[in-house]
Amino acid sequence: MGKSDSIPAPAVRRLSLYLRQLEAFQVRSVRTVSSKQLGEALSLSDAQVRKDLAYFGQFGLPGVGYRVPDLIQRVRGILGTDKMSNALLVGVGNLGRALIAFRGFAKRGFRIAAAFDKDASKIGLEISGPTMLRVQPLKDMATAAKAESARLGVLAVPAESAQAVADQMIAAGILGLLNFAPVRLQVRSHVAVSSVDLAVHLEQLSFQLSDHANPACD
Amino acid sequence: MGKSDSIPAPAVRRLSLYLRQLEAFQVRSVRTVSSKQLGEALSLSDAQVRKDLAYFGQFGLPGVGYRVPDLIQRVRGILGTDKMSNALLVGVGNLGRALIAFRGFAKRGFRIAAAFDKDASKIGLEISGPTMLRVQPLKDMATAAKAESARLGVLAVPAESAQAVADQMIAAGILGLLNFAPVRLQVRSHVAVSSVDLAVHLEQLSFQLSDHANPACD
DNA sequence: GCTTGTGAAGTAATTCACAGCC
DNA sequence: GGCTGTGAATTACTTCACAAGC
Repeated sequence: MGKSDSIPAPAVRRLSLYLRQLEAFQVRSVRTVSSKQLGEALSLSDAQVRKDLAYFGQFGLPGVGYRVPDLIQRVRGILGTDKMSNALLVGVGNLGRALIAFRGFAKRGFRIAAAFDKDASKIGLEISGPTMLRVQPLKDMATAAKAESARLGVLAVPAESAQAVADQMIAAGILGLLNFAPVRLQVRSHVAVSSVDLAVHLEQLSFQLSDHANPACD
Repeated sequence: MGKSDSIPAPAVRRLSLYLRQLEAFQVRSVRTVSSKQLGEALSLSDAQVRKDLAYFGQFGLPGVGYRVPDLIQRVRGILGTDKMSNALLVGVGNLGRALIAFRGFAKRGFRIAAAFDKDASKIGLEISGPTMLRVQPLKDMATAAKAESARLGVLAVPAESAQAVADQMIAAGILGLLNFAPVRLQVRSHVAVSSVDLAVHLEQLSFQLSDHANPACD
């Protein structure tokens, strides 16, 4: 059971997709699923699915496949989403409010536990979502992080202040940052960062639509 | 000039990052940059930067580096963002409204040209952003796509309706989809899809915080 | 019969290292 | 001196193919 031999990042990314697909199978009362079925639903090869899952342990039954409820539980355990995780959110603009209101986090094991903003005029504002939040000043982050045992942070602030706010969140004890600002955050190696850059996504699409890609398909 | 020999996807992804960093250099009035400088700002190796750029052409001057304004223009041309692209948006919930209000698209060459919703009670609503938009019914998409020459679509609808709405957008002539719903969209091969799944990002962070990753760092 | 888990083979991406140029 | 562009070497990832198990 000592196999922490650095799992490929793409395999970890796909693990989330497997979990989602498994949950979809469970809703349809599917009891067991083969790597082939799981792969087809996600446009991946069966071998890919098996190899990915094997990085994390032996979950399948030869001749049968994977038991859906069991595998869901195992994958949640691996991702650390079997227990609810609390996150702090900074930046109560349009995006921040949309994230607070987003219902999808709860069923995946995440909860926005507190909201912060730099702008004094926003302090005290109440934002409704799965739970009602009152906007707090940045200086209260450390206290809130401790009170809520929050290890995750969501950065929904403009690019200019992103690095400074990230530093403050890390100082408050945050260990993983979901960053929506279009900058590369500089953080010490024990802090994890995942960035969502909307403009980059659109640029990728724009490129694929241009002639340079697509020399010849199907 | 015949080198459309299928460029690696990671190289295309990074091209967007280079562009952003180049723009940051330009703001600081930097005239030329080396692959080393560009790489350091993005935590990439100099060789990576050179090889990526070389997939698209020869932009650099040996002994000097890359001329910032020139390279910006070239990269925008490659990404197809030198001209403004119009996009249709479907789903005027919290996220959809946040996207409409988002100022960051315009300076990267994108514009949300029209907004749609399935919900009859939202039709006619005015949403303010860079430009004011009036929410339209889905059936008007084809007309709007033609009127605005929109090739891109933004899907900010619940998972349940994502596939159906995607089909309608494609029927309306949309060729590239930015999808925020947590489902894998099934589309014909001439349509490009880029998905943003917020829960997946948080799960990645959660995993990195758990013991399984991080067996030993610096 | 069918399916997993896995070493081996094959493919893709990154890094190295250096010739050629400023 | 410094820097690019690029083949060669390396590393990472994916697919193949099959022994072992149900």
